[in-house]
Amino acid sequence: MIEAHLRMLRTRDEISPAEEKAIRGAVAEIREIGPDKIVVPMGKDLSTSLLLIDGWMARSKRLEDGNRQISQLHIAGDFVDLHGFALKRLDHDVVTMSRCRYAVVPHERLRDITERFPHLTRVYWFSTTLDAAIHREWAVSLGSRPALQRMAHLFCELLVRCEIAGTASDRSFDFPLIQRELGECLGITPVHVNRTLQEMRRRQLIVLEARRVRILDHDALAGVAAFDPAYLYLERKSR
Amino acid sequence: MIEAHLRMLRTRDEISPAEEKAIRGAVAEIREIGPDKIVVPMGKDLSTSLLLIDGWMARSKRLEDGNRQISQLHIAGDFVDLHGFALKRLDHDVVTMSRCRYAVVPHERLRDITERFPHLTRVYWFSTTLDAAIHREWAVSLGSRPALQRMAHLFCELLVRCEIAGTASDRSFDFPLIQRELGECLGITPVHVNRTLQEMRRRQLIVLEARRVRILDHDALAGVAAFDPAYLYLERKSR
DNA sequence: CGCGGTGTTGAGACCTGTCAAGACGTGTGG
DNA sequence: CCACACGTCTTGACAGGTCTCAACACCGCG
Repeated sequence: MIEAHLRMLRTRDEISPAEEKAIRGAVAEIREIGPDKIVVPMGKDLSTSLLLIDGWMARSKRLEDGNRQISQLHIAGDFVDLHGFALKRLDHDVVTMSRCRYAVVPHERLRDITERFPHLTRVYWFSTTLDAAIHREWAVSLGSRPALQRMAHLFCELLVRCEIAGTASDRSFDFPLIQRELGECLGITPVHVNRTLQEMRRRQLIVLEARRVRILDHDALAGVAAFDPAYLYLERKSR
Repeated sequence: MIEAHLRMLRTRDEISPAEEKAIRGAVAEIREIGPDKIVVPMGKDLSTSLLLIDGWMARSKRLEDGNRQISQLHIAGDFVDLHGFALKRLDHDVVTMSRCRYAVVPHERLRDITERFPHLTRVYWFSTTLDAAIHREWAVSLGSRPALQRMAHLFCELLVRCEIAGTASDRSFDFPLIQRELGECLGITPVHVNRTLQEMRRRQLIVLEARRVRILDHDALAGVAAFDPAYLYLERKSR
């Protein structure tokens, strides 16, 4: 159930059996929800955090003109609004990009963890700072990289994360976003997403079809992206 | 010395006298450094975190082509690399934008706080998630707002933060960045920064001169920026 | 007094956006 | 089973915001 989550954490630190048990015990409930729903609306008072088990979610901000900017994509194993535990409300929506299954973790149980498991607390603190590191890299993309490189960089990141979660196979993973939504991540219009995807295919870098990404030439893709996974903190270290 | 820091925290939560004492006791040393220095280089193993007392710093990422993207600006009162306590190394440089004074806080003392002051620990956890919230808003700017609005939004944010820190007076604050560096925050070239600043002045929104920002028409500026300070979490709440 | 960094201006190029139309696919209702 | 509607994808022409390059002004400082 939360195997992907444990794998994500154990990539960065050791999680003891007692800690694993505490995590499993923190889950109050499993829920399912369809695509294009708001799971956590911006501004709402929070008393739970959600652990994504299956499917894709996103953090999105709605703008005055009706456009959205997606500031983070979430895959299986991500604690999509763990920062809500500290913030008490969110500055963005959490929305589904596909049908999803997720675990509900009440904040009391998280608070309990912070009182009884100081190391696990630091691991979860780390996890929210890892989110911030990904935000920074996205800011670099949005501010300084042209569309093709931006997209290449995103797919490099997602491949690494999907491999950790165990949802990638053979440099390929499900990707339920439509082109408009991909554009909302990259800060470009749907029309330009389409052209950029064609350029990707023309260069034999990736193919996106049937809601699935296939990476054709990973070295070339990483080259175009100038991808350095350092910001994903893939090393196992005592936090 | 760390009054700005306490003010920043107390805007968001109550800090007891005992906690204040713990914070003050965590400071090992005060240091001073000139402008344009790397205070914390990317990738370095960390054993301290730095509390900015005076001056401006930034989180910056250097790109292949020699350009930089600044992902966050720091003012007096900011714990510039508190996330380094969880991450153990940074995915970006912390650089000075002016002469700075800062306090050095060893990680052992932070760890000590996490063991003896659970509430203060949550306050500091909150503080790193607030950083992330600011990152998200910058991502929105970089991805979805045109240059003028982007710049207006940045100055709205900085005014709020400087007022909290106590370094703003009468809608005006010191701003040591040169135009190139401002462009590195906004993801635009120095030439375009210059033109955007002229447009700002033409519209009587702000004036930037002698390394100081004066906001001429705050309502109009906030209007252009579509500025909503919700993402700065200005409400005092038990974290 | 000269030099380097910063700020300013203009002309032209380029990347991305806008608008509009049509193709395609899928689900629905008649 | 067909007709239709709707969302998504694709394509083309054109517009516009921002970049690049280059030159010059300005200024503090050695």
